[in-house]
Amino acid sequence: MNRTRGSIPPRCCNLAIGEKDETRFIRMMKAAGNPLRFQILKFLVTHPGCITGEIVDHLPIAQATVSQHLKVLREAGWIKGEVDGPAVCYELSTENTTWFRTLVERVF
Amino acid sequence: MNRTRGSIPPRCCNLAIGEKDETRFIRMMKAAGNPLRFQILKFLVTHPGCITGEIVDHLPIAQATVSQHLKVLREAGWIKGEVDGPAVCYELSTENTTWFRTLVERVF
DNA sequence: CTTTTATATCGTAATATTGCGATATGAACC
DNA sequence: GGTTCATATCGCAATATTACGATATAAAAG
Repeated sequence: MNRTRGSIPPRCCNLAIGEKDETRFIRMMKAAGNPLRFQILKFLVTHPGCITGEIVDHLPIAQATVSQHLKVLREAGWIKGEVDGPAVCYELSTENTTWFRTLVERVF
Repeated sequence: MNRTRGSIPPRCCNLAIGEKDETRFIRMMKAAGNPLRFQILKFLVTHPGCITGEIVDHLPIAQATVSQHLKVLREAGWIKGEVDGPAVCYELSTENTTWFRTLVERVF
């Protein structure tokens, strides 16, 4: 091959992604890129509508830690929680997971 | 709604994902979930075959740091580097990005 | 064989994340 | 009102990540 340094190969394609979309995308990746948070996502895929306590029972970590991870997933847009009396029912955000899937397909 | 605690809703579906695949998937997510590493991925999408130095020139961080990030991306499977004399040409691993895309579609 | 060029690795400081117990909040029930 | 239940937040320790300069490695050129 032996290309000379300084001659960056020309763009093979255009990857139009806005700054906001990019930030949002990276945040979702980062949030999902943690083993325990991924367990939570998996659990919610198969058990939509579960409350925090049920997720806590399903995982080997303390309630406070689960709550923290749920917050990260919420803020990243992966999940949404609906208050139900003293409890909170969680489920994946269809809208955002779809958006994520679409962006993965567009970028890679 | 007011479901009683202890009655976890039944599985709505089966999410068959092996332990190895899951680990690999999480690792790719984590690797891509960093702003600078995502810049590198983006750069390689549009400029396949670039050498490390060209990536360094394109980013506001030191060579040592870029090298470290490239290692993370390599170990996660996102990219592969081909030695070309004293330099290394990097490009996305089509095989692994495809695998990643497929898994995103299967899980979410 | 020495020098140059390109990259990787080492050691380390600064920062961020993770996990926990303790505590606060807030709804439902008595 | 007070009590219970479910969750969130606070404060902090342990750990991990990030970034860098300095140095090592290794190929090519002289």
